[in-house]
Amino acid sequence: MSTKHAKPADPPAYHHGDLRSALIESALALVTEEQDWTFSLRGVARRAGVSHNAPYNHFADKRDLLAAVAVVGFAALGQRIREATSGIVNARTALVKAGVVYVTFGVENPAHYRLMFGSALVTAQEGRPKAVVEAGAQSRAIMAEIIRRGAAAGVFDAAFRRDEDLSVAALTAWSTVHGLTSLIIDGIADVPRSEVEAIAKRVANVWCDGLMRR
Amino acid sequence: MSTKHAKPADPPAYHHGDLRSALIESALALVTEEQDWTFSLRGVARRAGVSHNAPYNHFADKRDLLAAVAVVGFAALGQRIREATSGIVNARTALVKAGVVYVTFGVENPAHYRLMFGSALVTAQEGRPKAVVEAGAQSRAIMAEIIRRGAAAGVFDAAFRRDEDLSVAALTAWSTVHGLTSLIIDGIADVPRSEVEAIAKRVANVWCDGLMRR
DNA sequence: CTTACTATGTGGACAGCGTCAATATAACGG
DNA sequence: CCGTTATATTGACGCTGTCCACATAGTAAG
Repeated sequence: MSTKHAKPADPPAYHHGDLRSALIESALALVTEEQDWTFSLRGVARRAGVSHNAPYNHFADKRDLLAAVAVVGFAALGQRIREATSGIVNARTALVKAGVVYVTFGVENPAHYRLMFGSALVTAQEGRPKAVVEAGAQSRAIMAEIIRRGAAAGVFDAAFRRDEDLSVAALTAWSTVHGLTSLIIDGIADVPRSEVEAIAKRVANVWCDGLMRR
Repeated sequence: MSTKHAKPADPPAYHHGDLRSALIESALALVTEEQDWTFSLRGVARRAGVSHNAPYNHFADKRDLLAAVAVVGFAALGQRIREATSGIVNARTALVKAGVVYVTFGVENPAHYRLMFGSALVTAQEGRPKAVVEAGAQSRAIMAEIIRRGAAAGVFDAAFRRDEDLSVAALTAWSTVHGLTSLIIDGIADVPRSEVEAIAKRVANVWCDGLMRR
Protein backbone atom coordinates (compact mmCIF):
# COMPACT_ATOMS: atom_id res chain seq x y z
CA MET A 1 0.00 0.00 0.00
CA SER A 2 1.31 3.39 -0.96
CA THR A 3 1.28 6.20 1.53
CA LYS A 4 1.93 8.72 -1.19
CA HIS A 5 -1.26 10.66 -0.61
CA ALA A 6 -1.31 10.50 3.13
CA LYS A 7 1.12 13.29 3.98
CA PRO A 8 1.66 15.42 0.92
CA ALA A 9 4.21 17.98 1.91
CA ASP A 10 5.68 16.88 5.18
CA PRO A 11 8.58 14.59 4.35
CA PRO A 12 11.55 16.48 2.90
CA ALA A 13 11.21 14.51 -0.34
CA TYR A 14 13.79 12.83 -2.41
CA HIS A 15 15.03 14.20 -5.66
CA HIS A 16 13.41 17.50 -6.22
CA GLY A 17 12.55 18.61 -2.75
CA ASP A 18 8.81 18.16 -2.56
CA LEU A 19 7.75 18.32 -6.15
CA ARG A 20 4.14 17.76 -5.28
CA SER A 21 3.81 21.11 -3.58
CA ALA A 22 5.86 22.78 -6.28
CA LEU A 23 3.46 21.48 -8.91
CA ILE A 24 0.42 22.75 -7.04
CA GLU A 25 2.13 26.09 -6.68
CA SER A 26 2.93 26.21 -10.38
CA ALA A 27 -0.64 25.31 -11.26
CA LEU A 28 -1.89 27.97 -8.89
CA ALA A 29 0.36 30.53 -10.53
CA LEU A 30 -0.88 29.55 -13.97
CA VAL A 31 -4.51 29.65 -12.91
CA THR A 32 -4.16 33.18 -11.55
CA GLU A 33 -1.89 34.53 -14.25
CA GLU A 34 -3.69 33.30 -17.30
CA GLN A 35 -7.11 33.38 -15.68
CA ASP A 36 -7.76 30.04 -17.23
CA TRP A 37 -7.86 26.66 -15.61
CA THR A 38 -7.43 24.89 -18.95
CA PHE A 39 -3.68 24.89 -18.57
CA SER A 40 -1.80 21.84 -19.71
CA LEU A 41 -0.27 19.35 -17.38
CA ARG A 42 2.87 19.65 -19.45
CA GLY A 43 2.88 23.37 -18.94
CA VAL A 44 2.72 22.94 -15.19
CA ALA A 45 5.67 20.55 -15.37
CA ARG A 46 7.62 22.98 -17.54
CA ARG A 47 7.02 25.78 -15.08
CA ALA A 48 8.20 23.60 -12.23
CA GLY A 49 11.29 22.75 -14.24
CA VAL A 50 10.70 19.03 -14.56
CA SER A 51 9.92 16.69 -17.40
CA HIS A 52 6.39 16.32 -18.72
CA ASN A 53 5.98 13.00 -16.98
CA ALA A 54 7.28 13.82 -13.53
CA PRO A 55 3.83 14.84 -12.25
CA TYR A 56 2.62 11.28 -12.66
CA ASN A 57 4.68 10.27 -9.66
CA HIS A 58 2.55 12.52 -7.48
CA PHE A 59 -0.81 12.68 -9.22
CA ALA A 60 -2.75 9.91 -10.84
CA ASP A 61 -3.78 12.14 -13.71
CA LYS A 62 -4.43 15.73 -14.62
CA ARG A 63 -7.75 15.75 -12.82
CA ASP A 64 -6.01 14.73 -9.64
CA LEU A 65 -3.75 17.76 -9.80
CA LEU A 66 -6.67 20.05 -10.58
CA ALA A 67 -8.48 18.63 -7.58
CA ALA A 68 -5.58 19.51 -5.32
CA VAL A 69 -5.62 23.07 -6.64
CA ALA A 70 -9.35 23.25 -6.02
CA VAL A 71 -8.95 22.10 -2.44
CA VAL A 72 -6.47 24.90 -1.82
CA GLY A 73 -9.05 27.31 -3.15
CA PHE A 74 -11.79 26.05 -0.87
CA ALA A 75 -9.53 26.47 2.12
CA ALA A 76 -8.79 30.05 1.12
CA LEU A 77 -12.45 30.85 0.53
CA GLY A 78 -13.52 29.37 3.83
CA GLN A 79 -10.88 31.30 5.69
CA ARG A 80 -11.86 34.58 4.08
CA ILE A 81 -15.50 34.09 5.00
CA ARG A 82 -14.69 33.15 8.57
CA GLU A 83 -12.39 36.11 9.00
CA ALA A 84 -14.92 38.52 7.57
CA THR A 85 -17.85 37.34 9.66
CA SER A 86 -16.33 36.23 12.94
CA GLY A 87 -16.74 39.60 14.61
CA ILE A 88 -20.30 40.32 13.49
CA VAL A 89 -22.99 39.65 16.07
CA ASN A 90 -26.11 40.34 14.00
CA ALA A 91 -26.86 37.25 11.99
CA ARG A 92 -28.37 39.08 9.07
CA THR A 93 -25.41 41.42 8.77
CA ALA A 94 -23.08 38.45 9.00
CA LEU A 95 -24.96 36.53 6.33
CA VAL A 96 -24.91 39.43 3.92
CA LYS A 97 -21.24 39.97 4.62
CA ALA A 98 -20.50 36.31 3.98
CA GLY A 99 -22.30 36.54 0.67
CA VAL A 100 -20.40 39.63 -0.39
CA VAL A 101 -17.06 38.08 0.52
CA TYR A 102 -18.01 34.93 -1.33
CA VAL A 103 -18.87 36.79 -4.53
CA THR A 104 -15.80 38.99 -4.24
CA PHE A 105 -13.56 35.98 -3.93
CA GLY A 106 -15.02 34.51 -7.10
CA VAL A 107 -14.72 37.72 -9.07
CA GLU A 108 -11.13 38.19 -7.99
CA ASN A 109 -10.18 34.62 -8.87
CA PRO A 110 -12.52 33.65 -11.67
CA ALA A 111 -10.48 30.82 -13.11
CA HIS A 112 -9.78 29.33 -9.72
CA TYR A 113 -13.42 29.66 -8.80
CA ARG A 114 -14.53 27.93 -11.98
CA LEU A 115 -12.14 25.13 -11.29
CA MET A 116 -13.47 24.74 -7.75
CA PHE A 117 -17.15 24.77 -8.64
CA GLY A 118 -17.28 23.91 -12.30
CA SER A 119 -17.52 20.59 -14.03
CA ALA A 120 -13.84 20.24 -14.80
CA LEU A 121 -13.36 17.73 -12.02
CA VAL A 122 -16.53 15.76 -12.68
CA THR A 123 -16.29 12.38 -14.35
CA ALA A 124 -19.15 10.13 -15.31
CA GLN A 125 -17.95 7.27 -13.13
CA GLU A 126 -16.75 8.89 -9.93
CA GLY A 127 -18.44 12.25 -10.14
CA ARG A 128 -16.56 14.83 -8.12
CA PRO A 129 -13.40 13.85 -6.22
CA LYS A 130 -14.13 13.09 -2.61
CA ALA A 131 -11.57 15.53 -1.25
CA VAL A 132 -13.12 18.35 -3.26
CA VAL A 133 -16.63 17.47 -2.14
CA GLU A 134 -15.58 17.57 1.49
CA ALA A 135 -13.74 20.85 1.10
CA GLY A 136 -16.74 22.39 -0.63
CA ALA A 137 -19.19 21.17 1.98
CA GLN A 138 -17.58 23.52 4.47
CA SER A 139 -18.74 26.53 2.50
CA ARG A 140 -22.28 25.35 2.90
CA ALA A 141 -21.78 24.60 6.56
CA ILE A 142 -20.64 28.14 7.25
CA MET A 143 -23.76 29.59 5.67
CA ALA A 144 -25.99 27.17 7.54
CA GLU A 145 -24.34 27.98 10.82
CA ILE A 146 -24.98 31.70 10.42
CA ILE A 147 -28.63 31.10 9.57
CA ARG A 148 -28.99 28.79 12.54
CA ARG A 149 -27.56 31.48 14.78
CA GLY A 150 -29.99 34.00 13.35
CA ALA A 151 -32.96 31.73 13.82
CA ALA A 152 -31.96 30.99 17.38
CA ALA A 153 -31.60 34.69 18.12
CA GLY A 154 -34.99 35.46 16.66
CA VAL A 155 -33.66 37.49 13.77
CA PHE A 156 -34.69 34.98 11.16
CA ASP A 157 -37.91 33.04 11.12
CA ALA A 158 -38.13 30.47 13.85
CA ALA A 159 -38.88 27.80 11.27
CA PHE A 160 -35.22 27.74 10.38
CA ARG A 161 -34.39 26.19 13.70
CA ARG A 162 -35.72 22.98 12.22
CA ASP A 163 -32.98 21.18 10.36
CA GLU A 164 -35.18 20.53 7.37
CA ASP A 165 -36.05 24.17 6.74
CA LEU A 166 -32.60 25.31 7.71
CA SER A 167 -31.18 23.07 5.04
CA VAL A 168 -33.39 24.63 2.40
CA ALA A 169 -32.54 28.13 3.56
CA ALA A 170 -28.84 27.40 3.44
CA LEU A 171 -29.18 25.91 0.00
CA THR A 172 -31.03 29.00 -1.14
CA ALA A 173 -28.35 31.29 0.21
CA TRP A 174 -25.60 29.24 -1.32
CA SER A 175 -27.39 28.99 -4.65
CA THR A 176 -27.82 32.73 -4.82
CA VAL A 177 -24.24 33.69 -4.11
CA HIS A 178 -22.90 30.91 -6.29
CA GLY A 179 -25.26 31.82 -9.09
CA LEU A 180 -24.47 35.49 -8.90
CA THR A 181 -20.75 34.80 -8.88
CA SER A 182 -21.05 32.50 -11.86
CA LEU A 183 -23.19 34.89 -13.86
CA ILE A 184 -20.69 37.67 -13.28
CA ILE A 185 -17.43 35.87 -13.96
CA ASP A 186 -18.79 34.08 -17.01
CA GLY A 187 -19.88 37.39 -18.48
CA ILE A 188 -23.58 36.60 -18.57
CA ALA A 189 -24.78 39.29 -16.18
CA ASP A 190 -22.87 42.40 -17.06
CA VAL A 191 -21.94 43.80 -13.68
CA PRO A 192 -18.98 46.21 -13.75
CA ARG A 193 -16.17 45.20 -11.44
CA SER A 194 -16.54 48.37 -9.46
CA GLU A 195 -20.14 47.60 -8.59
CA VAL A 196 -19.77 43.98 -7.68
CA GLU A 197 -19.76 44.54 -3.94
CA ALA A 198 -22.74 46.86 -4.00
CA ILE A 199 -24.78 44.58 -6.21
CA ALA A 200 -23.89 41.53 -4.17
CA LYS A 201 -24.99 43.32 -1.05
CA ARG A 202 -28.33 44.27 -2.53
CA VAL A 203 -28.93 40.80 -3.89
CA ALA A 204 -28.07 39.25 -0.55
CA ASN A 205 -30.49 41.59 1.15
CA VAL A 206 -33.34 40.58 -1.11
CA TRP A 207 -33.25 36.96 -0.09
CA CYS A 208 -32.45 37.88 3.48
CA ASP A 209 -35.87 39.49 3.51
CA GLY A 210 -37.21 36.05 2.73
CA LEU A 211 -35.62 34.63 5.85
CA MET A 212 -36.84 37.27 8.27
CA ARG A 213 -39.35 36.69 10.97
CA ARG A 214 -42.80 37.02 9.51
CA MET B 1 -17.99 40.40 -47.19
CA SER B 2 -19.29 36.96 -46.40
CA THR B 3 -22.96 36.41 -45.78
CA LYS B 4 -22.31 32.98 -44.38
CA HIS B 5 -23.71 33.79 -40.98
CA ALA B 6 -26.73 35.73 -42.09
CA LYS B 7 -29.15 32.95 -42.97
CA PRO B 8 -27.87 29.68 -41.59
CA ALA B 9 -30.31 27.06 -42.76
CA ASP B 10 -32.51 28.70 -45.34
CA PRO B 11 -30.79 28.14 -48.69
CA PRO B 12 -30.98 24.50 -49.77
CA ALA B 13 -27.21 24.29 -49.72
CA TYR B 14 -24.82 22.84 -52.22
CA HIS B 15 -23.03 19.58 -51.77
CA HIS B 16 -24.27 17.97 -48.63
CA GLY B 17 -27.68 19.50 -48.22
CA ASP B 18 -27.23 22.00 -45.42
CA LEU B 19 -24.28 20.64 -43.56
CA ARG B 20 -24.39 23.46 -41.08
CA SER B 21 -27.64 22.26 -39.56
CA ALA B 22 -26.50 18.66 -39.74
CA LEU B 23 -23.41 19.55 -37.73
CA ILE B 24 -25.41 21.33 -35.08
CA GLU B 25 -27.71 18.35 -34.88
CA SER B 26 -24.79 15.97 -34.53
CA ALA B 27 -23.28 18.13 -31.82
CA LEU B 28 -26.62 18.26 -30.07
CA ALA B 29 -26.87 14.49 -30.21
CA LEU B 30 -23.39 14.12 -28.78
CA VAL B 31 -24.03 16.60 -26.01
CA THR B 32 -27.15 14.76 -24.89
CA GLU B 33 -25.84 11.25 -25.37
CA GLU B 34 -22.48 11.56 -23.71
CA GLN B 35 -23.61 14.21 -21.26
CA ASP B 36 -20.42 16.02 -21.98
CA TRP B 37 -19.89 19.13 -24.01
CA THR B 38 -16.20 18.41 -24.41
CA PHE B 39 -16.80 16.49 -27.60
CA SER B 40 -14.29 16.86 -30.39
CA LEU B 41 -14.94 18.81 -33.52
CA ARG B 42 -13.63 15.83 -35.41
CA GLY B 43 -16.13 13.62 -33.69
CA VAL B 44 -18.98 15.86 -34.77
CA ALA B 45 -17.73 15.71 -38.34
CA ARG B 46 -17.43 11.94 -38.16
CA ARG B 47 -20.97 11.62 -36.90
CA ALA B 48 -22.22 13.84 -39.71
CA GLY B 49 -20.32 11.68 -42.18
CA VAL B 50 -17.96 14.33 -43.47
CA SER B 51 -14.25 14.88 -43.29
CA HIS B 52 -12.67 16.43 -40.22
CA ASN B 53 -12.24 19.71 -42.03
CA ALA B 54 -15.67 20.19 -43.53
CA PRO B 55 -16.99 22.07 -40.47
CA TYR B 56 -14.56 24.89 -41.16
CA ASN B 57 -16.64 25.92 -44.13
CA HIS B 58 -19.52 26.73 -41.81
CA PHE B 59 -17.90 27.60 -38.49
CA ALA B 60 -14.85 29.70 -37.88
CA ASP B 61 -13.64 27.37 -35.16
CA LYS B 62 -14.86 24.91 -32.59
CA ARG B 63 -16.09 27.66 -30.30
CA ASP B 64 -18.28 28.96 -33.10
CA LEU B 65 -20.02 25.61 -33.39
CA LEU B 66 -20.42 25.34 -29.64
CA ALA B 67 -21.97 28.78 -29.64
CA ALA B 68 -24.55 27.70 -32.20
CA VAL B 69 -25.44 24.71 -30.04
CA ALA B 70 -25.77 27.00 -27.03
CA VAL B 71 -28.12 29.32 -28.89
CA VAL B 72 -30.38 26.39 -29.70
CA GLY B 73 -30.43 25.57 -26.02
CA PHE B 74 -31.42 29.08 -25.00
CA ALA B 75 -34.27 29.02 -27.45
CA ALA B 76 -35.51 25.73 -26.02
CA LEU B 77 -35.22 26.96 -22.44
CA GLY B 78 -37.05 30.19 -23.18
CA GLN B 79 -39.85 28.35 -24.89
CA ARG B 80 -40.29 25.92 -22.02
CA ILE B 81 -40.51 28.74 -19.50
CA ARG B 82 -42.97 30.69 -21.59
CA GLU B 83 -45.18 27.66 -22.14
CA ALA B 84 -45.16 26.77 -18.46
CA THR B 85 -46.01 30.24 -17.19
CA SER B 86 -48.20 31.75 -19.87
CA GLY B 87 -51.45 30.60 -18.31
CA ILE B 88 -50.66 31.53 -14.71
CA VAL B 89 -52.22 34.75 -13.51
CA ASN B 90 -50.70 35.02 -10.04
CA ALA B 91 -47.25 36.48 -10.42
CA ARG B 92 -45.75 34.65 -7.48
CA THR B 93 -47.02 31.32 -8.69
CA ALA B 94 -45.71 32.09 -12.15
CA LEU B 95 -42.30 33.09 -10.85
CA VAL B 96 -41.93 29.94 -8.79
CA LYS B 97 -43.07 27.87 -11.74
CA ALA B 98 -40.55 29.57 -14.00
CA GLY B 99 -37.81 28.78 -11.51
CA VAL B 100 -38.80 25.14 -11.27
CA VAL B 101 -38.93 24.75 -15.04
CA TYR B 102 -35.56 26.43 -15.32
CA VAL B 103 -33.91 24.10 -12.85
CA THR B 104 -35.59 21.07 -14.35
CA PHE B 105 -34.31 21.97 -17.79
CA GLY B 106 -30.78 22.18 -16.47
CA VAL B 107 -30.97 18.91 -14.59
CA GLU B 108 -32.38 17.11 -17.60
CA ASN B 109 -29.73 18.51 -19.94
CA PRO B 110 -26.70 19.08 -17.75
CA ALA B 111 -24.08 19.10 -20.47
CA HIS B 112 -26.08 21.37 -22.68
CA TYR B 113 -26.78 23.64 -19.75
CA ARG B 114 -23.09 23.83 -18.85
CA LEU B 115 -22.27 24.69 -22.41
CA MET B 116 -24.87 27.45 -22.44
CA PHE B 117 -23.89 29.05 -19.15
CA GLY B 118 -20.37 27.88 -18.51
CA SER B 119 -17.08 29.38 -19.50
CA ALA B 120 -16.51 27.13 -22.49
CA LEU B 121 -17.44 29.92 -24.88
CA VAL B 122 -15.57 32.67 -23.09
CA THR B 123 -12.32 33.95 -24.54
CA ALA B 124 -10.06 36.55 -23.03
CA GLN B 125 -10.33 38.87 -26.02
CA GLU B 126 -13.96 38.73 -27.06
CA GLY B 127 -15.56 37.33 -23.95
CA ARG B 128 -18.81 35.58 -24.74
CA PRO B 129 -20.04 35.40 -28.33
CA LYS B 130 -22.57 38.10 -29.07
CA ALA B 131 -25.23 35.73 -30.31
CA VAL B 132 -25.04 33.73 -27.10
CA VAL B 133 -25.23 36.83 -24.94
CA GLU B 134 -28.36 37.98 -26.72
CA ALA B 135 -30.00 34.59 -26.49
CA GLY B 136 -29.20 34.40 -22.80
CA ALA B 137 -30.51 37.86 -22.09
CA GLN B 138 -33.99 36.63 -22.90
CA SER B 139 -33.98 34.31 -19.92
CA ARG B 140 -33.41 37.29 -17.69
CA ALA B 141 -36.05 39.31 -19.50
CA ILE B 142 -38.68 36.68 -18.84
CA MET B 143 -37.96 36.70 -15.11
CA ALA B 144 -37.98 40.46 -14.98
CA GLU B 145 -41.28 40.64 -16.81
CA ILE B 146 -42.97 38.33 -14.33
CA ILE B 147 -41.69 40.34 -11.38
CA ARG B 148 -42.81 43.55 -13.03
CA ARG B 149 -46.28 42.09 -13.46
CA GLY B 150 -46.36 41.06 -9.83
CA ALA B 151 -45.25 44.46 -8.63
CA ALA B 152 -47.85 46.17 -10.80
CA ALA B 153 -50.55 43.87 -9.45
CA GLY B 154 -49.55 44.55 -5.88
CA VAL B 155 -48.38 41.03 -5.17
CA PHE B 156 -44.74 41.97 -4.89
CA ASP B 157 -43.39 45.02 -3.16
CA ALA B 158 -44.20 48.21 -4.98
CA ALA B 159 -40.53 49.11 -5.01
CA PHE B 160 -40.02 46.66 -7.83
CA ARG B 161 -41.97 48.88 -10.16
CA ARG B 162 -38.85 51.00 -10.30
CA ASP B 163 -36.51 49.74 -12.95
CA GLU B 164 -33.53 49.91 -10.66
CA ASP B 165 -34.97 47.68 -7.96
CA LEU B 166 -36.63 45.47 -10.49
CA SER B 167 -33.27 44.83 -12.06
CA VAL B 168 -31.81 43.71 -8.75
CA ALA B 169 -34.80 41.51 -8.04
CA ALA B 170 -34.55 39.86 -11.41
CA LEU B 171 -30.84 39.33 -10.95
CA THR B 172 -31.50 37.74 -7.58
CA ALA B 173 -34.08 35.40 -9.02
CA TRP B 174 -31.86 34.47 -11.89
CA SER B 175 -28.85 33.97 -9.65
CA THR B 176 -30.76 31.65 -7.39
CA VAL B 177 -32.14 29.37 -10.07
CA HIS B 178 -28.88 29.37 -11.98
CA GLY B 179 -26.91 28.71 -8.82
CA LEU B 180 -29.18 25.91 -7.71
CA THR B 181 -29.06 24.31 -11.13
CA SER B 182 -25.28 24.51 -11.23
CA LEU B 183 -24.83 23.13 -7.74
CA ILE B 184 -27.04 20.17 -8.59
CA ILE B 185 -25.70 19.21 -11.98
CA ASP B 186 -22.10 19.64 -10.94
CA GLY B 187 -22.67 17.34 -8.01
CA ILE B 188 -21.88 19.87 -5.31
CA ALA B 189 -25.26 19.96 -3.63
CA ASP B 190 -26.43 16.39 -3.42
CA VAL B 191 -30.06 16.63 -4.39
CA PRO B 192 -31.56 13.35 -5.63
CA ARG B 193 -33.07 13.59 -9.07
CA SER B 194 -36.48 12.67 -7.73
CA GLU B 195 -36.52 15.62 -5.36
CA VAL B 196 -35.26 18.27 -7.71
CA GLU B 197 -38.66 19.77 -8.43
CA ALA B 198 -39.71 19.85 -4.80
CA ILE B 199 -36.45 21.40 -3.67
CA ALA B 200 -36.49 23.94 -6.46
CA LYS B 201 -40.00 24.93 -5.49
CA ARG B 202 -39.08 25.42 -1.87
CA VAL B 203 -35.96 27.38 -2.73
CA ALA B 204 -37.91 29.59 -5.10
CA ASN B 205 -40.46 30.25 -2.40
CA VAL B 206 -37.82 31.38 0.06
CA TRP B 207 -36.63 34.23 -2.10
CA CYS B 208 -40.14 34.96 -3.25
CA ASP B 209 -40.84 35.82 0.37
CA GLY B 210 -38.17 38.47 -0.05
CA LEU B 211 -40.09 40.06 -2.87
CA MET B 212 -43.46 40.21 -1.19
CA ARG B 213 -45.20 43.35 -0.09
CA ARG B 214 -43.96 44.30 3.33
C1' DC C 1 -22.31 25.15 -74.13
C1' DT C 2 -18.19 26.51 -72.39
C1' DT C 3 -15.50 28.98 -69.25
C1' DA C 4 -14.54 31.32 -65.10
C1' DC C 5 -15.66 31.66 -60.42
C1' DT C 6 -17.12 30.71 -55.98
C1' DA C 7 -18.74 27.66 -52.53
C1' DT C 8 -18.01 23.51 -50.46
C1' DG C 9 -15.62 19.11 -49.11
C1' DT C 10 -11.14 16.15 -48.85
C1' DG C 11 -6.56 14.71 -47.49
C1' DG C 12 -2.18 15.76 -45.49
C1' DA C 13 0.51 18.04 -42.18
C1' DC C 14 1.83 20.31 -37.80
C1' DA C 15 2.35 21.23 -32.98
C1' DG C 16 0.42 20.30 -28.64
C1' DC C 17 -2.01 17.47 -25.56
C1' DG C 18 -2.72 13.40 -21.84
C1' DT C 19 -1.00 9.14 -20.92
C1' DC C 20 1.58 4.65 -21.05
C1' DA C 21 6.03 1.91 -21.16
C1' DA C 22 10.82 1.46 -20.63
C1' DT C 23 14.75 3.32 -18.69
C1' DA C 24 17.83 5.92 -15.73
C1' DT C 25 19.11 7.87 -11.23
C1' DA C 26 18.98 8.91 -6.49
C1' DA C 27 17.92 7.85 -1.72
C1' DC C 28 16.99 4.59 1.80
C1' DG C 29 17.23 -0.05 4.46
C1' DG C 30 19.70 -4.13 5.25
C1' DC D 1 28.09 -2.41 0.09
C1' DC D 2 24.01 -3.95 -2.29
C1' DG D 3 19.29 -4.34 -3.42
C1' DT D 4 15.02 -2.21 -3.28
C1' DT D 5 12.09 1.45 -3.78
C1' DA D 6 10.87 6.08 -4.92
C1' DT D 7 11.53 9.47 -8.21
C1' DA D 8 12.55 11.60 -12.73
C1' DT D 9 13.56 11.26 -17.87
C1' DT D 10 13.00 9.89 -22.58
C1' DG D 11 10.32 8.13 -26.18
C1' DA D 12 6.16 6.79 -28.17
C1' DC D 13 1.07 6.54 -29.26
C1' DG D 14 -3.30 8.29 -30.56
C1' DC D 15 -6.00 12.13 -30.34
C1' DT D 16 -7.00 17.04 -30.81
C1' DG D 17 -7.77 21.86 -33.28
C1' DT D 18 -6.26 24.21 -37.05
C1' DC D 19 -3.72 25.51 -41.34
C1' DC D 20 -2.65 24.45 -46.13
C1' DA D 21 -3.06 22.77 -50.83
C1' DC D 22 -6.05 20.49 -53.68
C1' DA D 23 -10.47 18.41 -55.58
C1' DT D 24 -15.19 18.80 -56.75
C1' DA D 25 -19.69 20.69 -57.51
C1' DG D 26 -22.82 24.12 -58.39
C1' DT D 27 -23.60 29.02 -60.33
C1' DA D 28 -22.97 32.83 -63.42
C1' DA D 29 -21.25 35.10 -67.46
C1' DG D 30 -19.73 34.95 -72.19
